[in-house]
Amino acid sequence: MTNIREIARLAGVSTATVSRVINDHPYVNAEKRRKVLEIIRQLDYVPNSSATSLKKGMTRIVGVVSASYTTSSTPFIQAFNIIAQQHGFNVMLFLTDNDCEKERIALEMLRSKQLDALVCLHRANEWPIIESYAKYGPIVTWQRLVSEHIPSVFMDQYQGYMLSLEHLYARGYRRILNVYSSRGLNTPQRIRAYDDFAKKYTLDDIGFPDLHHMMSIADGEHIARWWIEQSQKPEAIACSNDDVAAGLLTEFKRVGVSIPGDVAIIGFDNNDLARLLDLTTVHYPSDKQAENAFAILLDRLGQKAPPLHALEFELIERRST
Amino acid sequence: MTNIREIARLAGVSTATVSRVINDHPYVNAEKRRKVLEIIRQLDYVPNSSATSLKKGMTRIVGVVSASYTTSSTPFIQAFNIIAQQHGFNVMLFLTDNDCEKERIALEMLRSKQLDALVCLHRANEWPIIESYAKYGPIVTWQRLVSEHIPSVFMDQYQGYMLSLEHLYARGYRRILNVYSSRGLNTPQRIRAYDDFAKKYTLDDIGFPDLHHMMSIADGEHIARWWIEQSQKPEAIACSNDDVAAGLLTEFKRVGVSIPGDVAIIGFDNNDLARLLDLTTVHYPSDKQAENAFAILLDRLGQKAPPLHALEFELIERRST
DNA sequence: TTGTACGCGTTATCAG
DNA sequence: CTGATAACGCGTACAA
Repeated sequence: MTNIREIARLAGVSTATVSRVINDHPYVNAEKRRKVLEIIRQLDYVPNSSATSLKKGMTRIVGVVSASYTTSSTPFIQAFNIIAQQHGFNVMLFLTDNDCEKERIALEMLRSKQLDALVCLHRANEWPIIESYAKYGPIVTWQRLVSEHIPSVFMDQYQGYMLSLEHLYARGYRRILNVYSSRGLNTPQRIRAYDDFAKKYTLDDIGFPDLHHMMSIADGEHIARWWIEQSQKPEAIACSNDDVAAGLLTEFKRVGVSIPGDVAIIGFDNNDLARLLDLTTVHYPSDKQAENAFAILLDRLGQKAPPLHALEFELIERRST
Repeated sequence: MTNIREIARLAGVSTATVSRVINDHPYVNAEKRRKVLEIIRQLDYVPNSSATSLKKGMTRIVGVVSASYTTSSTPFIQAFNIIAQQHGFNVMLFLTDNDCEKERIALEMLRSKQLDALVCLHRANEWPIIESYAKYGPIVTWQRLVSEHIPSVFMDQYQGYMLSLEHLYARGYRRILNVYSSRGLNTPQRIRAYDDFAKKYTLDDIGFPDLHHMMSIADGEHIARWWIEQSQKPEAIACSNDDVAAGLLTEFKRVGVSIPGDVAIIGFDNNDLARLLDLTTVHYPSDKQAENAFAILLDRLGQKAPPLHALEFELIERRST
């Protein structure tokens, strides 16, 4: 095993000098520096990073906790990876599958100092448990959360959903079916948005059921079949996300229901599927959220952080409304 | 900072005893063990993992190098994550975007012992460069490669593509357009498969161009527009992957070309998109490939590894042929 | 500008 | 069964 002492011995200097050369300190004789670099090259030496981490008390690794790869989480993770790399941090990804124990692994690695910080896209454990880990290192979340220990980069979906509803109204749709998700605390915001929307335009309560816990393509397909059986049909369906909207759209097309002729569909997220299927949807800048998350972590680690982005929703009008 | 010495002092024992308790060694007096555990609990102590890694010469972190998240790489990465976690290893993901420098980061972390091993889905650097890192730790790849230093878990796409072509033939299609990708070394296998196929059934060379470097949805859309302009149209299109097939299918549907009435489409990979769009395609077990990759790494790390899976292609017949 | 010596926190050997 | 103590490899006061 070739270590710093070996290099020092061969170069005829002390380990301190070798260390200084490695870390680009000034005040090293040019000739000695050359000699040291020469030996390092000859022996193909690299500092052992466990030793460096131990000494510095930092690993420059940030953990990312996510339930799985979804069409909405992937862009966030990707953007986070890139910004972290630019700042010399590496990313360790934890797929928890919503399993508390797997999430604990990441939390425990923060505690044992294998991770400098953590960003939590979807949590499995209760917030108080996660908060109790904040004392071991900065944690930031993507979900809606108000906490003094855990900052969040969430966006209030009230605005985004309202954008979606206003679009439907402008297009002439009045009998709207809401399809809600269940993740995090977004659903209440959306319900509030619809209530305000219905009040603003004095829409009667038509008695459509509120559909909850809908988040997959398969869920969308089910709703399409449900729609077909109804006598009183909604004119438009506002979906919790693009996957549900995609399932809806493709199932409708299978059985010959025309979109948007017979019924309009609007999604949420603006993921790849929405682009592919020409779905009208609501876009939000998850890449900027990721960069904000990283900036916050960097700041809490006591390093100079880039400024935060402002975050805004945007309606993407395509051919399903 | 609470460390092992602190615990030892407070429990009135030596650091050696504390270490023994932590690592579940036998031969520790029950009473002392109890006392030590009590202090550990009180002080909320955890061993510093950098110190442990330094001492043990192992981090139990495995790097995964991938160009980006694609519909084909994601299932592999996910499966690899799961199997690694089951064996007490953590995974660090490197998104290289096909940038040699970014790939180097991962390679260098193997060299500096921050990583115990590496699996390389898509490489950016030339193979000789990657091979030169094999001396620092086990590396295994997903791509086709014959090397004594870097084992591979690739599957010979000759068989998979032949399965695809035989299916088209059985369905009565004769005028087949091949759409090739460019990743790795799979394309030559596919070309060989088509040559053998054409020879077996004595198909004339119809003079369709060989399309290369096609791998995205947008590529598929382009090909669809190309198809429409031709006077001599192919009856079936065999695609390099499901994304191309999906672009083809959706663009055809937009302009009213009937699938499979006017032209048949077959994909490759069996990803989520293929399921959604009812694409006939070829499935291969990337999850088993991932588990094999991990097993090989484990074996090379001198640990007991699970047996390797046999790998087989499978034709998934849906509604696009 | 350089070297000595110590500390980072842990594990393992070895003598008792 | 237990405790000193020597590594592991690096960075850095401090003294020179």
